[in-house]
Amino acid sequence: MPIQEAPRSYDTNLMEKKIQKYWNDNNIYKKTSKLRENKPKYSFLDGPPYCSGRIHLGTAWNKIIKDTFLRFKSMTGFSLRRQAGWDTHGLPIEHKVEGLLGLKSKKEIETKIGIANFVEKCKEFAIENKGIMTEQFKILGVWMDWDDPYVTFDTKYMESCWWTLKMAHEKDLLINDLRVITWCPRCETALALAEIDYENKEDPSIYVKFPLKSSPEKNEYILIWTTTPWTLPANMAVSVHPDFDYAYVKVDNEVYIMAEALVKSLFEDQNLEIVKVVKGKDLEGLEYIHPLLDEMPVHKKFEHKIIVGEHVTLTEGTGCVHTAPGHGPDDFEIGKKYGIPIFCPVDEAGLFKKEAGKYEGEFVKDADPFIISDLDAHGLLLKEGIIQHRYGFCWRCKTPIIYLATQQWFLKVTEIKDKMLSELDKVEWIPEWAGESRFRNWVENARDWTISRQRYWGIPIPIWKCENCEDITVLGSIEELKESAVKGILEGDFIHRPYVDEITIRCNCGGDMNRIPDVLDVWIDSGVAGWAALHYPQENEMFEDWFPYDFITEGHDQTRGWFYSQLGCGVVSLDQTPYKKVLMHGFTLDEEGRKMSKSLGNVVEPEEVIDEYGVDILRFYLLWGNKPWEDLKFTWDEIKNVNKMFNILWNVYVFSTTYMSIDNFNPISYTEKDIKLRDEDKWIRSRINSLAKDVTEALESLHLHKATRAINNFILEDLSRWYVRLIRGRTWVEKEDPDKIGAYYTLYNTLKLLIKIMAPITPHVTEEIYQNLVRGVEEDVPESVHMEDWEFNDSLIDKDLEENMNMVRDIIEACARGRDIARYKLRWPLKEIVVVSEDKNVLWAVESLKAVIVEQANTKTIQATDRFENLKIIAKPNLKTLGPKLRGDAPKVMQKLSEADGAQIKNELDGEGIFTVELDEKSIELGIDDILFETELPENLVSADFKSGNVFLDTEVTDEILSEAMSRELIRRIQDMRKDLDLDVEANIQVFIECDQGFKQLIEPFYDFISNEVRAEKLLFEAREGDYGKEWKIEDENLKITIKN
RNA sequence: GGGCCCGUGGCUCAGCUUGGUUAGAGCGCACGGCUGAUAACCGUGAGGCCCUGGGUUCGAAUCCCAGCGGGCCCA
Repeated sequence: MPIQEAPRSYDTNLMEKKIQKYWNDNNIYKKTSKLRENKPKYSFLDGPPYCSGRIHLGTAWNKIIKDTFLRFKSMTGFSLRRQAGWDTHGLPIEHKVEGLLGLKSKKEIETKIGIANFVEKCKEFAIENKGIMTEQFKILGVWMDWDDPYVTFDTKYMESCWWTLKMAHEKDLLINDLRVITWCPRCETALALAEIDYENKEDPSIYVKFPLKSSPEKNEYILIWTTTPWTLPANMAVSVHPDFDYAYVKVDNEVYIMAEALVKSLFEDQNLEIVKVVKGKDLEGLEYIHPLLDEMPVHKKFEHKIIVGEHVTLTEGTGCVHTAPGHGPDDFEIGKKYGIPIFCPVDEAGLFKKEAGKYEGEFVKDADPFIISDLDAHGLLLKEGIIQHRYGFCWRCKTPIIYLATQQWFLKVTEIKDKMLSELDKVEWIPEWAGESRFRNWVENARDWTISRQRYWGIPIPIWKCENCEDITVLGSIEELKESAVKGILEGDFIHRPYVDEITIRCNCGGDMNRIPDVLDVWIDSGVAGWAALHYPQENEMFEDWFPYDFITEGHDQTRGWFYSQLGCGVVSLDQTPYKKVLMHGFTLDEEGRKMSKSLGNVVEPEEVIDEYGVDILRFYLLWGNKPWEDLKFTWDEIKNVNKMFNILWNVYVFSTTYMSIDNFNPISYTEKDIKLRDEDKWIRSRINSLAKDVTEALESLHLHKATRAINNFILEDLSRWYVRLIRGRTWVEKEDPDKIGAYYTLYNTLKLLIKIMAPITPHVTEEIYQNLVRGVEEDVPESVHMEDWEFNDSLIDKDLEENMNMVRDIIEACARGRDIARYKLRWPLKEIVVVSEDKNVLWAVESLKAVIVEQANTKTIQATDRFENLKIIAKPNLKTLGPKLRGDAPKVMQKLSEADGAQIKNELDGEGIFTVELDEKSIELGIDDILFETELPENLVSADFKSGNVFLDTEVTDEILSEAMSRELIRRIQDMRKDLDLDVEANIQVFIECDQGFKQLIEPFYDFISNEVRAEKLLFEAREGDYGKEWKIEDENLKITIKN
């Protein structure tokens, strides 16, 4: 089927659906992969999105970056693995399912519905969301293996994860330890650092007096500051810095010990006396009385002392730090050092235990006011206020986290940190600072990783512990489990809770081993994706082929997330980083640069954009708005801008197909030898190849914005505004004309290359154009643009020609400015233009592209020169010198000078230094200083500047010019009427003109020209009734035109 | 308190790696033009302490230091 005329305007949604249907019906994705299966491998790993609901703009951006880059790699000749991944386990889904089932607490999961049902629901929920989100990604035109993704709840996947745990154990990196960790009291589980969000929060800010035991008058106190009154019941010591100065501050009748540096900020202008100053280390060992001794008798058992620690700072508070080893990591460390009991009177739900005495059963945060009022009652509350500060919240349920001393499993990251850092050096980061600064900093500060969670929907930790000897076994595969199981069912989804909990294995000592009840932190789930997706080590083949990965890309939040968990798990399992190159991309923000969030109501859904503008425009915009690694402010105005560009591209396509289809153009019937290419054809050919080269470099280096911006510039500036404008006249020729074919041929090849290099970015519209334009005429081409090879021809790039054309465009624009000044219409030919420049390159450019200027500037002739001779020189007397000299003769000399030829005067002065003015009675000699010269453009001349010179336009209207101008005016009006009638481009007409004799004579010489331009079979100077007629005024001429088709 | 990023017309962004004419686009605004790809398009104009202050240099939007503001991550 030959090239068809494209529809005038296109419905993006309809077209995109049609294209996706074409891909599906014809298995284009599979064929594309198959086509390149024997090419070198380029391996990619999809960061698994979490299946919690719907995708948002950021997720869309993420997948679009991946899709664009992978389509590009595919076209450049690589075999790819594009498996999609899904992250399915963990608290976010548990939390949503709790909501769906109306469960209020963790306890209700076990008592009301049971673990089995709960886990089943979580799985269903994950599967359902996976389906919804898959469809959304498909709409974006993202090509991945949607039918065969890796899913973190798959048995084989989990098995690989177990293996990683086993490796950790073999390397002695797994430990069970009592530590203070971040804890969500609502979810009743440990949280990793990556699971904490920080937000502003209001808390009490209190200064508390701890009475010193030794103080005989009971009026000496150590002063502490805290924002968590609920941790005071667990207070076991006060820390001071050994080297800081501490003051005994006397206020009224009491003495407070605190850091001297902070006295002023606390007491401000209050009357006080510094009794003495000592070093912190001098305070060590001082005993004090716990302030809540009455409420918590348990404290009578403990000693409370001042201890010293380097972690104390002077940024806020009193420099005396309330230390509760059960509620703070630093406190815990120092407590262990001093052998202080790790006292933690709070249970897993955040409720005070029995030891907390009066506060038993109270939720920690709710106890704050009681504790404060009790302190006040004892006279131990010095000051009370409210503070705004950043505080950690559970990433899912937004409950403020607490620190709690519990027994947990840890991965000893601190022991493999050095290896992680050295592996990190092998990774290529885009941008460089993402890895070399940001990520490195995160890894350097890494602590041991709390990997156990006291939850249900997750990968069960494969640790079995002996009831007798407390020995542990870590199982690395299902095979091992089956071999060693002595009790329990090994069918169905037995690898999940609660079934796996029933399985007992035999210990070497003969005892029964039971699984520990915890599940894994979900960050481990995705951290092992590198090999778990390939089912390594159970299967080896894919692993050999694809591991490690050439490329991954995710948002900058993954610094602490997936980039980290993969590196950690990789070093644990395989002693290496699983990825070689990382693009860290940004977040999508709203127009004001704020995070999109439901509470702010500023969320833009991908669907909103797609419904209005289509997928390709969204894709192009997301890769165009800014550098990929910066946050993207989503702006509708910019989307409109992109839309405009595509509209223009489409217009160029419509223009091309309109004429090509009329003439039944087929590029394969010609070779370059048959065709006459003009300079502008060679120019656009050079430009499109230059563009292809630039886009190649930009995509290869993942500077995606450079690719889109270069494309944008090409389409608007080079293709639409310039090339199409230059070839318009040629396409209007009716006969078989080598010059016209040259334009078609060039346009065809330009568009063909353009859609190829745009295909990875906007896969739909390029496919649409390809199917009509390219497949319409070339039989041996692949059935999809995405199966085309990526190529361009460096030898067709002619930088000199490009540069010359740039200069010529400058000159033509200057001509337009000049016409503007002279109010001389573009339709009227100029008698002559003169380009003046001292730059030889400009003169050469004019010379070599003369034809382009003559046509575009609409001039009869053109000259290029380094000096413009045609200026009128005017000589004026310099009255400053002549006035005193000539007195009464001055007006006469003025008169003479104004009548004389300025150029001649200048010649004489330049030659002889003197010019003589002959008056009636005498002659007067004038010197160089006596005459001032000005230049003036002769009548009919206007000038305009361009970058490296001037143009002079001669606007004199000769008879010939007027004749042509009038003809063009007439043509323009007839064309206008053709359009009124909505005639086909190729339709022939008859034209009848009523005008006076003078006008008729003017346009008669252009009779054929006019007929040709308006496709008139007949052009008659007579009246006509009954057809479409319209009266016009051209300059001072009134006439009537009638058209019959 | 620490790490990283960002700061350029009203808005969105180039330029900064490698210092060098008068700092560029697009959108928006005002005016003019064009008319067979025209619900388009083109031109002209107004609009910039290139965040601030120091330093290096003959010369700084660009390099260095300090600060301010915003974002992200951490403590």
